[in-house]
Amino acid sequence: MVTKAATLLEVARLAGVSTATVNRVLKQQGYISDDARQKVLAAVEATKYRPNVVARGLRTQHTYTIGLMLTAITVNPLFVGVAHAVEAAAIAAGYRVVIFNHGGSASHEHHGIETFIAQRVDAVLFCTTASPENVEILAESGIPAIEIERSLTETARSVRVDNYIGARAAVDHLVALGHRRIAFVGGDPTIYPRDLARQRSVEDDRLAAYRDGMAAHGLEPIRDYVRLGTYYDLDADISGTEGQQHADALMGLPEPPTAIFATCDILATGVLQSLYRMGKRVPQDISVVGFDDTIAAYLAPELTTVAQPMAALGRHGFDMALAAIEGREVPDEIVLETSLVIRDSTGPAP
Amino acid sequence: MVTKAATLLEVARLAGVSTATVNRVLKQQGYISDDARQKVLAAVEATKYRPNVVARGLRTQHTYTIGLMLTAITVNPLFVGVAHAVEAAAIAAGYRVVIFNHGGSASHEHHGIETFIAQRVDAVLFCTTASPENVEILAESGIPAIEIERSLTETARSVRVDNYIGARAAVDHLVALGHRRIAFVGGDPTIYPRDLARQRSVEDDRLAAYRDGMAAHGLEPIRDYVRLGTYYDLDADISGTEGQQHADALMGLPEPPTAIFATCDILATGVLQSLYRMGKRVPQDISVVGFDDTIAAYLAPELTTVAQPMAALGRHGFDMALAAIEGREVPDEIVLETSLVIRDSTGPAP
DNA sequence: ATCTACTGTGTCAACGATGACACACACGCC
DNA sequence: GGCGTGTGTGTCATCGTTGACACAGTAGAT
Repeated sequence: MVTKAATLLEVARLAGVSTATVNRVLKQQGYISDDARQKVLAAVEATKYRPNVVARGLRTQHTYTIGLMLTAITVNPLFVGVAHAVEAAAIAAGYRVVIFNHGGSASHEHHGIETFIAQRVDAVLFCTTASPENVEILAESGIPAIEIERSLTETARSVRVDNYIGARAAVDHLVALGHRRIAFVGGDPTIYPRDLARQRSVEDDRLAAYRDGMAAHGLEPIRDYVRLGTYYDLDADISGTEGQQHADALMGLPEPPTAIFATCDILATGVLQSLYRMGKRVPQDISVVGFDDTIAAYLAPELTTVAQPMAALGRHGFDMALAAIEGREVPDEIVLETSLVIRDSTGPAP
Repeated sequence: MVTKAATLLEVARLAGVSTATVNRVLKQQGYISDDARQKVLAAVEATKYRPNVVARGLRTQHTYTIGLMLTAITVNPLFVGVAHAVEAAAIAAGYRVVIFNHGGSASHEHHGIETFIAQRVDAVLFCTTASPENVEILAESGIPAIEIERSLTETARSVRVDNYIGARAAVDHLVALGHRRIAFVGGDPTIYPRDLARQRSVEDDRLAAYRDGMAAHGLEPIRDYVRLGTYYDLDADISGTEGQQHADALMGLPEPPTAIFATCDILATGVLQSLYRMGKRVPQDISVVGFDDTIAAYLAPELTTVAQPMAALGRHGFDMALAAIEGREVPDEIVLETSLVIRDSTGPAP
């Protein structure tokens, strides 16, 4: 049997009271007689009343909805982990999450922002933005915005990870295993945007950590060992090919590396595929380290990687949004720590 | 500068017309003089007017929002692909998507359904439901529901894949390569719910296809070669272990198989890991086939697998929802085809 | 001059929940 | 009796958009 949803007024009539009384019972505030409470609760039960949050949102100017702007949830499981954590935190706090994938297009992202504003979401989380200007649009509308994983704008708060320390741990781990010919496969700092406050990008930090790490152990940087590009192709369905190409090139060098640090698990999958094809054993012949800890545990061999705290990124992101919504104090930036997860893809240098 | 969002009334005042006229201009319906149109458009521009879809939703009883109920987006990239496709189709049609992960808990799912109803979503898509009863609740509220990948209820329409044909293609492929000792690693039909109309589960279909395929080629079914369990552990963070255990057991048999068909790519990752650890070469020593085509292309070796049409599942799911919303004719069920993607993990029997 | 038909615009009552405000009654105390 | 305080309840404007309805003015037909 299909029933049209009951309204407060219908519940009130059935209970023989006013809408205000019903409201008071449901909100558990103000004075209500036991008698009235019973009647109201019975009527709520009988009518299967469910509050209309659309009407409530109009009246209270508060939708209990947050927008989650993603690059493309299919492109990196990191986004999946963050989205899941955001959703869990939001639900726990009585909020709903609307997702939007911009696919790397600023204009598509702009459209998403417009729909978020039209919807009157209470806040927007970015992971990650296609264009900082789109984030600023929210500021003009008075909607709090939080950037996860980046902090590219003046106005939005952010929660991110210390990429320098994370990458450094990977390099130190390889050096400790006796590796001296360590290659770096990562994102090109010139094609990714910089954190506004520090004027450094995620890629700057990771690359600097690699260079500093090598230098700290008295290792000469070898130009050919540094391979920069993109992590994955936003337009392609599947994109482990980037890592394959880098690994093919590295192994073709007169003196190939004994270890490869790929700054993204997706890149590392390509590296592992290339090595597998060449018949190289990991870690006996060559060690591989990834970054993110997304699919690392699914690979053969299980990949040693720098784990991003995806759950914490999502949760803190939502918590910051909630604090901003409620007008509480919000830090400009939260910086979390990564952790090196040592699995089976790293071993002593041959 | 933070501006409170302008309302229709403010736009109307600025343009010197009534709200009805502004509405007509924006909706492009009815008669409007050029003069009025210009003034309205100028005022819209000046005030940066953005319609309040909350108010619109209250008035029209139509929120242009659909709920997407997921088992857990982190647990299988299949859900990610479907979610992405649903979102893309929804955005293209002017709809928004609210996600909810129930994590396998019926009570959690119930809570999600209640929030969807309270939100007055126009339709709900399930991929996949924790409890068919929760789907029925929507029917009582008059909200269309569509099941993706399953069809467990009387009331909801569904879009799914022909698992029998899909699995059969995998078996036939292995047989054609000369394999006779083919193992099956999959979900246990006794622990997964059955499609209501056909009284068969996804697992029934896949297992039947394996058995029929073996029989069709005159191959004796070997009891020890059939390993049934779960695909992954909903409570665990990472769950390739199920596949590892099955492969360990299979390879420990007096006469181990020369090919393993795992009915989920996640299971197959565990199989590949187990084989890698044992020093078995794939496909030289043993062939492996997966199902889903989620992370298959990221593995080493790249996995031959039965591809689920994730994009089509999501799109058809949304299209069915939209048709139901708009009161158009909707088929009870759409059955899509899988396709065998042959990569590097299958080769001639040794 | 009257009647249609078309063009253009404004008014206003919904949609459902909220909460400020007003009111009424009971009790205790001076 | 008058006053203050604590309970308990109802009324109603408001949030912003929509669209049915009413009402003019104009042009062409009879």
